Amino acid sequence: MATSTVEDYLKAILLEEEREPGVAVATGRLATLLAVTPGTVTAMLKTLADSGLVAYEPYAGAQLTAAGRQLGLHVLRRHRLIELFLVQIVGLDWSEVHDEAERLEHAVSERLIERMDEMLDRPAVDPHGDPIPTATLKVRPLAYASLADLGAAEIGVRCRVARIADQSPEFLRLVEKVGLRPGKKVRVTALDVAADTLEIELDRGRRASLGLRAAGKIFVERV
Amino acid sequence: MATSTVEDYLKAILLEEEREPGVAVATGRLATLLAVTPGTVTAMLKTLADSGLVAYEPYAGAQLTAAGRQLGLHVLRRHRLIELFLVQIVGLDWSEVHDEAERLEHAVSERLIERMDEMLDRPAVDPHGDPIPTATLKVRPLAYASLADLGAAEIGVRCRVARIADQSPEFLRLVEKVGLRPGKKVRVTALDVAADTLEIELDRGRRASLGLRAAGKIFVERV
DNA sequence: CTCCAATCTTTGATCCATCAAAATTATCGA
DNA sequence: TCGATAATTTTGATGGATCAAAGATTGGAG
Repeated sequence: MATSTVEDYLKAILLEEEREPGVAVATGRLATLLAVTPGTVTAMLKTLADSGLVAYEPYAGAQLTAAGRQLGLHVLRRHRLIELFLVQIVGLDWSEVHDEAERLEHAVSERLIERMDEMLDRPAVDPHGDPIPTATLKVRPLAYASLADLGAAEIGVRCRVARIADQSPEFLRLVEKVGLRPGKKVRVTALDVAADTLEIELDRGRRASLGLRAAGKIFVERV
Repeated sequence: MATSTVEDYLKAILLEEEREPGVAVATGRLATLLAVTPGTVTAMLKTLADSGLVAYEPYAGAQLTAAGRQLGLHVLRRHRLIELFLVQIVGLDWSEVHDEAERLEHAVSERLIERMDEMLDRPAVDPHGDPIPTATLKVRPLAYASLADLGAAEIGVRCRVARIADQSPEFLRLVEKVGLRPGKKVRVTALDVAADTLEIELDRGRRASLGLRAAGKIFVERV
């Protein structure tokens, strides 16, 4: 059995590889994500490499092996199912379930996860719109455009928020404040490249402005 | 924050003190319960004593301090609420939730526990009939007679199974086989002191015989 | 091409939880 | 009361995860 620390490393590498496919994940990046010192990461990457879970090249970073990816997907599946369970069944708010899932993902049995999956009717995405790997660890790819993409191409199109690709409390607080939680209707009304901002309009004519960087983390689908 | 190991020790001591009030819990007993060597327990009891959680007297065993008892009750509350949640809300079987709760009790937040408590309508007992400490860590005492007590005093009285005071898989399997899960109707029909057994009758005239030791772990209330 | 700054690895140490085996203490039976 | 036996504690060691700080490597900027 992998320790809960090993699971955390694998999940972090998996998520980074997803953000930038094909590129090895840097030691320092992992250190930041996992809130440990770089030396700790180096040590851990070596033991992960010895266990055949990552390919590790000194000074070049790490990439998951097939086995490591399997394990990482397993953890990710648990994490996202738990998040959805906490929102749908327990009634917690979508913005507060991340930390809870972060701990529970290491403690739930396969049996309980299967039961949650069943109760939730084999869901495809979690409360943030991130895809939930299936029981066989397949990931159904999502193809949403971000608000930033939309600003560049299709001003004025009516959309629905499908995915928030940043789980940090600060970002979620912003999203909440602006009113952009998943499911909400939204329209990009203007793009100001010089100012690096985007104007959006939501329900009931409510308007807001968003930096392009933030807009790039909000994914939508046409309605 | 107490580590999950510390929580396990405190819970084990609490349960032992409950079984035999006033008596210090022996090192070896804890070693058995926690599946570690006696030397490990000695070391841990010292650090618990240093943290002011137990009173530890070499060769005499340990007793919880007020602080240790508080912490232990906290863990016990989490454990039992989780067990009930898994049975009532998630639909797992009462005989399989113990191990799951054993892991989850160290991972759930106060917020989630409060929410479970609310969903379950501030329950008084878990699926085994054990009392759930309240949010302020008060324990409502239960006063049920065991089947063994009943055999000695009141042959033939109709009762309802209220509590199974042994969570080990083997015992739960026996209880399931005989049909004595909490809530079932039961009547003691005979006591054979020489043979150390008890005859019982359940639903639809079904009969079974039980050792006195086992009968002592089944608690009932009159109907 | 060289050297500096940033990044990464190494080294030596700590803490927690654990074990095996040796040493100590208690206790019970004769 | 005296050992023998059972229970407990001590000792020395290990594995996992971590840190701080020293040393090595790399990739530009000039």
